[in-house]
Amino acid sequence: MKAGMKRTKYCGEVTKDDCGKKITLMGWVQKRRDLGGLVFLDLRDRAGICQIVFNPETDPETHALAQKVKAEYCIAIKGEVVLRPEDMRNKTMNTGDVEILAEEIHILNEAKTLPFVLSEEVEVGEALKLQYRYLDLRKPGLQNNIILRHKAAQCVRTYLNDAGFIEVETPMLTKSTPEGARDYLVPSRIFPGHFFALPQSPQLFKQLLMISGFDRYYQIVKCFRDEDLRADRQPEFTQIDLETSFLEMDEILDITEGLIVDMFKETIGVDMKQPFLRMSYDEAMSSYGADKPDIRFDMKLFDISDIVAKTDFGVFSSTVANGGVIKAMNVKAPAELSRKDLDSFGVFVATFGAKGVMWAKISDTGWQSSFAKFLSDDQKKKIEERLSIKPGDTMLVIAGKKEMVNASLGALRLHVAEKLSLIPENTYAPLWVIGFPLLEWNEDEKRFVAVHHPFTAPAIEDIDLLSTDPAKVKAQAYDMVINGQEVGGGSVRIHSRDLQKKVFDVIGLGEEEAKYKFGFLLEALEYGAPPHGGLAFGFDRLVALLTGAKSLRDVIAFPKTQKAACPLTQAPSSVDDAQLAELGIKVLDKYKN
RNA sequence: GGGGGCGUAGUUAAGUUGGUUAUAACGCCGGCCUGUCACGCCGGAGGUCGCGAGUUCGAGUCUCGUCGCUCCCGCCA
Repeated sequence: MKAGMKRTKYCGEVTKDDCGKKITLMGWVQKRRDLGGLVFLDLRDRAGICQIVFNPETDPETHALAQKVKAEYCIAIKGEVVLRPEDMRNKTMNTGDVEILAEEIHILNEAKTLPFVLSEEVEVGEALKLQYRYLDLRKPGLQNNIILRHKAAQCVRTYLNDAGFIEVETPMLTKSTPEGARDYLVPSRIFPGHFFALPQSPQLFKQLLMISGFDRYYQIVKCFRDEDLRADRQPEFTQIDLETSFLEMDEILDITEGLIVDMFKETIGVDMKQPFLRMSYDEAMSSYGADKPDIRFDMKLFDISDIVAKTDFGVFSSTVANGGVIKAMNVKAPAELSRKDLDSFGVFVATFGAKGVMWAKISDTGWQSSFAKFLSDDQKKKIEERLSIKPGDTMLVIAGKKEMVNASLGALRLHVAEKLSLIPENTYAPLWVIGFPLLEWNEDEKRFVAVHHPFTAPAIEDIDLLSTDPAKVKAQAYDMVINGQEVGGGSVRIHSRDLQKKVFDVIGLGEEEAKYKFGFLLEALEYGAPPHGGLAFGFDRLVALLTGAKSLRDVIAFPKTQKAACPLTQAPSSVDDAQLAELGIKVLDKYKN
């Protein structure tokens, strides 16, 4: 680069007000349009795109150089900002009223032909995009997602700083914890055969910070879980983690929902109404078949077991007799469901274990349905009333075990809504789900496991139930849900050693084991631990909501594939035997290369 | 661990019932072009049909296996 050359402006920020000024831009060539005489270059940087004109009459040497430039060359240009001729203005470009009359061009670096075209229109294969992530990240769409992510993080810091929170870092090399997800392990060289674990969350450390008296802690922090991935799950992801002392649940909810309201306002200008709706877990499960209901649209689930229990229709009567349920939802007219659609729903729910989807189309002339003949007029009328069915509506029904019915009908609700475009766009429907059970029975392990995590406080009035009927104990836990996505969750924690021990007992964590795994926490609770509680948001998921990204990959600079690999760096990779020897590790032969 | 979808030129896709030299667009290379902005016009190069077996006179197409990407179930306190 020519000595002393300095960028004076971003491409995307050149405006009419700059006309007459000499400016210097540096960026990448988006496009060259060579008319033989005149050459136009679209120059791009992180702020946007600006058109540069090269006229052979201005400077033949500069013009000749511009003809050599190709897509994605990194260049610097110097020239005068001029207003474009009246009929040559580009209304679709932010900088479309002006252009730069180039006087100098410097090729800072040439570029090979890219492995794919940088266009928002062309969908390139995921593996290739990730292999050349640094090129894919040049696309304005992806780049803007990352920039918005930065703004969202700034919001978090501003809001929490103002609310008196202190940012504290916690260790990445820590102790493997049972309960919960599979850990990513890191071998210790100094203690061969021993391993650190990367944190699934800073849970225990933030509780210790409360015991230390920091009172309000937060951290924007990486967490790691070695489980199979989904579009909304990456093996390493970022949490907005926070914890407070001396606050009750309502106060924690107030503070944290204020954070989300601020974030949506500051980043995308969306106003969310406060306070957020609070829905019980039981209501969420029964009406939406999910603990993360999407309440942007209605189409609730209704239990009709009581109405149809006594019919000659075997599917209904035997389901109820065997302790199952029959639930239905009403797809309101004018939504049209073809026979093909209805058949496809059966395939859709099969993966959730449902035998099939029954349906009834209700019109002025009556019910069209495989089971209508088994129902009395009175039963039909009761169903119509419960589901607010009007002529033209279609009812979908699934029968079976309660959990399976909720899972399949809840998923079908989302599937149908998507298919029929019943979900309003650019709408954000936040709510709190509260009143989760503290424990659930795990059939595989034949023991109770914590629904949230084992440090969650039970509802005070349920503490006695711990020893008599653990399944009935409610937790002081809460999840924030936006548009059917769980974006955050937390709880009031146990701050008494005795209660903590009791919960460990109930989940079958013996004294010895508890001491080995969590002894440090149990002991810490004995030194004046304050009442405390907190929450963690899934930052990536929040940014995905803010940007409308369909996958978390689109809001993470360097994400992993669904198999948790990185095509860019080729991680994970094998390592030298010497490196392994130092760690006291031997790889099984079947895994070598 | 299980189920679905995809894999053809650098990229995105088409490719019929298994049958001649595997198409198109964009990109790339060469030429022309002074108001383009999806610039235009003329010409050209470019293929391990993911990989490996099998069936067949003959496989991009059928079968089996395998790898990769993706969506979902299980899993993810």
